[in-house]
Amino acid sequence: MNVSEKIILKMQDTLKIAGDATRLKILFCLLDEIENPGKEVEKCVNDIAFAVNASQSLVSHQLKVLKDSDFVKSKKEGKKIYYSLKDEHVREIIKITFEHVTEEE
Amino acid sequence: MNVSEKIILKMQDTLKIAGDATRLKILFCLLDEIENPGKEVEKCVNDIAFAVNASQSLVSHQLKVLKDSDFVKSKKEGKKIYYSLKDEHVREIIKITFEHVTEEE
DNA sequence: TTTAAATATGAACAATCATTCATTTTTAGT
DNA sequence: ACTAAAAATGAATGATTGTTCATATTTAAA
Repeated sequence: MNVSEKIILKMQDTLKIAGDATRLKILFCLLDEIENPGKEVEKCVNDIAFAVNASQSLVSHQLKVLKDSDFVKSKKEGKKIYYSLKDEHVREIIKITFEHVTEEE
Repeated sequence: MNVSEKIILKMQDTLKIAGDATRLKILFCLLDEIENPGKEVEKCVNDIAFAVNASQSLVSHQLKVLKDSDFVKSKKEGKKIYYSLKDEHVREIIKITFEHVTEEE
């Protein structure tokens, strides 16, 4: 138990940000392992909003949160802004948490 | 993006619970890979409270949260109650999140 | 059967945070 | 320039939640 307060707080931030239904849906929608296994998924804000069944404003707000915390990155192209997963760790955190909640007891 | 709402909510709960500094400190203190690599760590409430520098009440509250969400398990022995990590996934989530926040950019 | 140790509990408060609504900025097409 | 599409922004609000304080429960020893 010799982890610095700084690291604890960073971990808190990361996990807190992952621990929200709307953001998880956004991440899953950018994961999309079934449709495009291994391939990077890029989606614009409106498509994400439609996919996760949330308002444009809410999705935009949460995408900002996800971007600030290095969960996603963005790419501008004309009027649209394409978002995609940034870090491999994000996939792992989601994957393991998924396993955690879907396993039998 | 074909994950049920139920699973999303379960994942939300799990990650939300992991995303708290006090609870993370408790988990790290029960991890203790350095002192006892591979060996299960059991600690009573007061020892945990001392280790994470928090009040007995707060630790007790958070241990209940961690227990209800299957992060830790408990074992009664006389007046004391010993807590330890329950699930292997917990270690993995912590480990990967730790890597996520400690890597260079 | 008191006394003290160890832990749990419940109410209350402050702070955080997700969501909505209205508005603004940016960009492309006409 | 005007219009519409796409995304971002900011204020406001309602709900959730971490923490504290005081108190209750349980257990063991004297």
